[in-house]
Amino acid sequence: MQEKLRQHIEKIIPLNDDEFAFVWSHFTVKKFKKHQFLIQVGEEVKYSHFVASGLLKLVYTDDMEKQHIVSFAMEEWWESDYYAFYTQSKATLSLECLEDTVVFCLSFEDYRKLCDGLQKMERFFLEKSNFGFLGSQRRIISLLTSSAQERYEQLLKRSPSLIQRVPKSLLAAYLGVSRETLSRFSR
Amino acid sequence: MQEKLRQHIEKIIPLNDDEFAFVWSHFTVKKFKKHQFLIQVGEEVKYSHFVASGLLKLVYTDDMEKQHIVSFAMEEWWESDYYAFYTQSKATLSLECLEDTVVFCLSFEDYRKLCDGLQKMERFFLEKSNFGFLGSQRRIISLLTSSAQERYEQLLKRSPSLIQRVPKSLLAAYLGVSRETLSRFSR
DNA sequence: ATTGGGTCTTGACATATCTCACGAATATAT
DNA sequence: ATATATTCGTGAGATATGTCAAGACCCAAT
Repeated sequence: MQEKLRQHIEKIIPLNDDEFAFVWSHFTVKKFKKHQFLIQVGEEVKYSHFVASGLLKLVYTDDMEKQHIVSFAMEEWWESDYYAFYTQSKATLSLECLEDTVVFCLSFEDYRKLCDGLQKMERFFLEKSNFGFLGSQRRIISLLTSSAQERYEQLLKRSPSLIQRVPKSLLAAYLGVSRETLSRFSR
Repeated sequence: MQEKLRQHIEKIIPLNDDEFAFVWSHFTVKKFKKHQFLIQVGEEVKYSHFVASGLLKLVYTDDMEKQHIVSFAMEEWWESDYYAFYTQSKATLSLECLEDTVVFCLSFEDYRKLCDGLQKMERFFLEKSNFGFLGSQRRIISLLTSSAQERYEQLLKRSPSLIQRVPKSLLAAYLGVSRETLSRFSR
C-alpha cells in the first residue's frame, strides 16, 4: 500500500528503509466514496493529500454558485487548498471525490516535522512545488494565448485518460468554457 | 547594495553575517538598460534573477508574433524562464527590461550549491516556490471566473503601482485582452 | 519649431462564446 | 423493471471581446 508513495518519492530522491519508515509514520490513510468532500469551503484545512487511488476535483465556487475547476487530482497527485493549508486559515476551495478514493494525509504539523527531520524531504517538496508552479504557468499561457477549442485539444493530448473518467461538463469547468460550447467542438 | 537581498531573505528566515556572506558569494550583480534582454527565446537560461531595482516583463510570443505577458518582475521579485532554468534547456520565454534594471544573478549550479551548503536556503526557496504557485493559482481562478473588465479592476486593486509604470497595452497583454477593449473600460 | 515614434481613444463591424430552452440518451437508485 | 437524475447535443438569440482603421496626444531628438 505505502509502496505507491515510496515509489513516487523515489522518482526524485532515493530513500533507504529507515528513511521511508520515518516518512510513512507521518501519514494517515483515509478512504472516501464518490461525492464525499475532503475539504469544504469555510472549514479548516487539516491535510495535504497524496492520492493513492481515485480521482478528485478542486473547485472554486463563484458568487453565482457556478463551479470552476482549479485542478483534477489523479493517482500520485498531491492536492489540497494550499493557501489555507500553508496559512492555516479557512478553506476557500472545496475538494470532492469524483470516484471512490484512497488518500494519504499529511497534517501541516507533520509536514514541518518531516521537512525538519529529513533534509531530503524538504528537497522533495521543493521539486514538487516547482513542478506545480510550472504547470500553473503553462496553464496561464494556454488561457492567454489559445481559443477554447484549442485549449480543449491541448487537454485531450495531455490528459487523454481524463476524458474517459469525467463528464464533459467538468472538463468545460476546467477549461473555462460553457458546457454547450465545448459540446460543439466534438463535431 | 546586497542589503536588499538580505532583508528579502530575512523576511522568511533569519541569517547571521557568516551565513549571508556565504549566500552572497553565489551571486553576481548585473545592470541592464531599458529594452535590453536578460533572456532570449532559444538561448540558454543561465540564471535565476533577483530584481534589486527596475522592472522586467516575462513574455511568451505566439505563432502570430503576438506577445503575452506571463509576469511582470518588480523589485524583490525572482524571475527567469524557470522551466528552462530547472531543466537546463533552451528558453521558450523572453525576459526584457521595461526600465533600467539591476539584478543579482544565481546560476543553476550555484543554486544547487547554495541549497546543499545551507539548509535554510532550501527552506527559503521552498517558501518562494509555494508562494509563486499560489499566485499562479489565483491568477488561473481569475481568468476562469472573471470578465476582462473585472480582471482589470482586480489588477488595479492589487498592483496600483504597475499602472503608473507600464503602458496599458502591456497590461492588456498581461490580462489577456486586446488593447482597445481595455481602453474602453476606463470610462 | 519640426519631425517621428510611441501611446491612447474611439467607431464600425466581425466573431467567439454565453445563455436559455428543449429533448434524447444514458446511468443510477429503488 | 421502473422511476429519477445525469449527461449530452443542438438551435436561436444575446453579449463580450477581437479586429481594423483613423485620428489625437505626448514626448524626445534633431
